Amino acid sequence: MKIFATNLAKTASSSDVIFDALRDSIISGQIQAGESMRQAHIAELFNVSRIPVREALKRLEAQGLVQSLRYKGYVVSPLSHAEMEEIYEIRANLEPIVIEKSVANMSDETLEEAKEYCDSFSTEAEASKWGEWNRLFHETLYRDAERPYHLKLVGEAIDRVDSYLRAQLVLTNGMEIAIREHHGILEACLQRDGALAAKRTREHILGSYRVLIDYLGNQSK
Amino acid sequence: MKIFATNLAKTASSSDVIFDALRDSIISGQIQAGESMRQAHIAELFNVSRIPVREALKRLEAQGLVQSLRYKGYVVSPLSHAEMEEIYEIRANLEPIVIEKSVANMSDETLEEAKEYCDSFSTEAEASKWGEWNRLFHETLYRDAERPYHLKLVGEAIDRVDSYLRAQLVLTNGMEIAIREHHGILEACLQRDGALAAKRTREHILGSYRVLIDYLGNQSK
DNA sequence: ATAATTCAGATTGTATACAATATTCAATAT
DNA sequence: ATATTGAATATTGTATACAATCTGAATTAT
Repeated sequence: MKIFATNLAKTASSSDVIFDALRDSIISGQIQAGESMRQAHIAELFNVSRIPVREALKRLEAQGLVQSLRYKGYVVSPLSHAEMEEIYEIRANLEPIVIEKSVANMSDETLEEAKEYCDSFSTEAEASKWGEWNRLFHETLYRDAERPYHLKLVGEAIDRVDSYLRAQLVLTNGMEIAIREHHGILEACLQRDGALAAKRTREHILGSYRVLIDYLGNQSK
Repeated sequence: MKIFATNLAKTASSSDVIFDALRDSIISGQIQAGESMRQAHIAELFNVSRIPVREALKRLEAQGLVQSLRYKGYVVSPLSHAEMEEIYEIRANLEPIVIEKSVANMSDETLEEAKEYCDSFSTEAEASKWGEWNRLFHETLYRDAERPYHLKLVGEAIDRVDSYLRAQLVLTNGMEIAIREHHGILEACLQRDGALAAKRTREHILGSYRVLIDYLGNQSK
């Protein structure tokens, strides 16, 4: 018997809720790398048994955000400099392709929404929210690309780095540069110049990586 | 309390065994897209309860190989032409980077092993094994790159396409071309010419995509 | 004092059980 | 004949229970 997926909509199960909540806690930096999480402890927090907790953790593990240490609980995966470099390299190679494709189909609504996030990022006072605005800005610009697989990969890669970045509030550095670059990317999109948007996106990603490396270098002194 | 991951080795649980077995069945084409799999049915096959089965399925779902249709079982995710195109685009962009880095560190043992897989691919009579040799050949050449994150992404992308390709035995087409290109890539590696290996890898991937599209085009006539 | 040993408690992986909900198919109405 | 309803069945998601095994600290031996 053959069945093809049609109605993906489904009421969220506990397992899904826990997955989302844990993921948010990790990428927002509330749970830090190396912190040990017991299944029973998480189950208590959500007032459920360990069964849905385990399923959520398996999914987080498949995504690489978390790893299991048998009899020692789950931990948020530590992020090595090497892995961070890989992730920025991947982003620098994939995101320009996505934005170029997106610009070709970009609606006016998308542009407006992106502008709002860009402004929010520029004017937001509370540092803890910068990561969110930053992400919304970029995600919005990629929306019209019709490249779901690219976006899944890039999204998970960003999750991975965000889990570390936000915990450390690294974003504080290079804010002025990031704001300027965001405006540059947005401007290219408004002019419907996909190639330029792609070029600036690539430079933006490589630039943020350099800022990050610089910060980590100073940090260790 | 902080705990950092050290001993990742652990005895495989039922859940792990089931995950591996299902993944193999899917990427080898034994379970085809759209085929419905009941939790209880899988549990019977492995002589276990549904609990470890569910965990394995959640992991496969996170990887995109499978999707849940509530009350209708899990199905192997159908692969659209659009998604296939995305995957080949990603591979064409990432794998050249990996092989170039790999060639820079490539050991003689790696080269020898790759040559064996290359020969096996060329001389194998049984079509069902070509996919396996092909994959081992490429994976071996990427081994010395020290790019685990790249390899994880590329590996999962290949899983996704293999699940479809092998089921259809599409590999039959363009074999002579693939063999010639494999030799070309291997030769570039033997000459320690990373840039050339990268270029040929990219062409090889784009070429296989063209063969595939061509095949699918003829198929639908 | 230090090293080895032991044992209680903690933690995990999975089987079983059960309520909630969807599906299916026969019976009925149109 | 086709559409609608309803009850029996099937399927899922999760709670509970339990055996296996690890950890950690007290205890013993050196």
